[in-house]
Amino acid sequence: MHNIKVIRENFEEFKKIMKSRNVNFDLDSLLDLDKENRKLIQEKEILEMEKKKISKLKDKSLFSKSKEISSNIEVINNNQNLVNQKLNEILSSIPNIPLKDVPVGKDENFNKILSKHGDIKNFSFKPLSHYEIGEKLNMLDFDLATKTTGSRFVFVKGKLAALERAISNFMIDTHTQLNGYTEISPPLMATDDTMYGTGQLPKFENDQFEIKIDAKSDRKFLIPTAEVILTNMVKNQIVDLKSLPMRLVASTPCFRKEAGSYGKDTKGMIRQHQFYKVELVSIVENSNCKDELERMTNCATMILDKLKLPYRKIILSTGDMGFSAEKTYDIEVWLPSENKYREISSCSSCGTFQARRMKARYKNKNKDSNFVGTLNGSGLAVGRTLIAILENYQNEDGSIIIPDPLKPYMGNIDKISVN
RNA sequence: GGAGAGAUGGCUGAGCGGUUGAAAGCACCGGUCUUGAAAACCGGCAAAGGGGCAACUCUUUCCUGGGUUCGAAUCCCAGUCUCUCCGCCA
Repeated sequence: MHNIKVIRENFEEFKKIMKSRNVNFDLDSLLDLDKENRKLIQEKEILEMEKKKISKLKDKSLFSKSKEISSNIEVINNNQNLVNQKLNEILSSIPNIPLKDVPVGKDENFNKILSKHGDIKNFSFKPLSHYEIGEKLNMLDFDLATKTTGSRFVFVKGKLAALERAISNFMIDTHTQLNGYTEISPPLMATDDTMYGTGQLPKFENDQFEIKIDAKSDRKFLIPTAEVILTNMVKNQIVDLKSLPMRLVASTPCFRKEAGSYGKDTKGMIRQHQFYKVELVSIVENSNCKDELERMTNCATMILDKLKLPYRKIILSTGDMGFSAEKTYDIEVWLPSENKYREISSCSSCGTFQARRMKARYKNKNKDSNFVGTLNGSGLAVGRTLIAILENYQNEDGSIIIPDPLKPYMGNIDKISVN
């Protein structure tokens, strides 16, 4: 959510920036609505002041006048609410303002590769895709998932299921023991205002799974990422300065409709309706966002370094960043079967954008209240890490070597083979 | 599922139709005292929004949304959430 005051003062620049973020609707109405809104507020306040005076005087002869004022207030108030609602509707669907060092461009072609890490292995045979390997092992079963549930789901079985669990545990342990994060096991559903807080609503409702406990109850949503529920832990709150920075990690299933990606990554488990992800969230003083983003990204890449998976780090352009982000690094892991890098983590600073929506504040040393800064990043996507291990650690005979850091989590076995 | 109780500032908690943005305590901040600290004492301490260059000033807010009233934290209605007891159950 934007601060209308700031927009008002730098309107032309704001419009230019939003163009770079592919906002193509007319923003001029924003200024008119803002003007109208403030005018109505002023009118209303004058009447309210009068009314207040009368009721304090307790003079019976003025009571009828006060009644009249009340009805006038009501009219103006209804008007003001309408205008305000319209204003908020527009404001809440405008994406965050990118930081200055974010490359400007309309889509992913303008993203910049920052660095490459790890050694890409030369295979003496043609490396198989993760789903070929998994099906050969009899440990990934897409047909079975189609039978019971539908497309974009998978059964992971046997040693591969254990490997998936091992990956998740290894990541969480690393982040809690080495990187200072606190482990959380959160609810997997969220209310609509929680979803609004991090920016999933109202604009991206059709990508969310909606749940109702009963016909009468309010709707809830399956979380598309733990970011939603972890970040909203500070919603509607004035956070104690001493508790900042808050660093949280959770491993949760994530649920996404993937509307609009029909025909994309239909094979395998790259893009599923349900997947596990280890998520990192930081709540910080807003001036520390930039540093925290670097720190968080390093925590994510640390996992890939330990697993010896080749990856590259890129910075997303203005047009490719998510709605709430002001700056985003994507980490992409090497997939031999596709002969290219694929996203495995996305780390974003949201500045105060989400905090404004959530009304999450803290008081600085001078007791001024400020919105907190929020950041989130995958540390890492578990399903995609499983894919990366299958593909990068495959042998010609169809077996998979277990990366060293995961062995303790796998009963110290060295590899997974076809039975 | 059945029967009750409640929701007030960062926290605990009073108030139950007007002078209450809200007592008191804790926490926090500043000061006095002290070699330093603690204690004690004195003072300060809600958020959001509007107007103003500013000093400042106005409005709103006591779970949410309606209603009664000249006037609501206080009365009425609906909803949400929390707690206690009984039943059921992982």
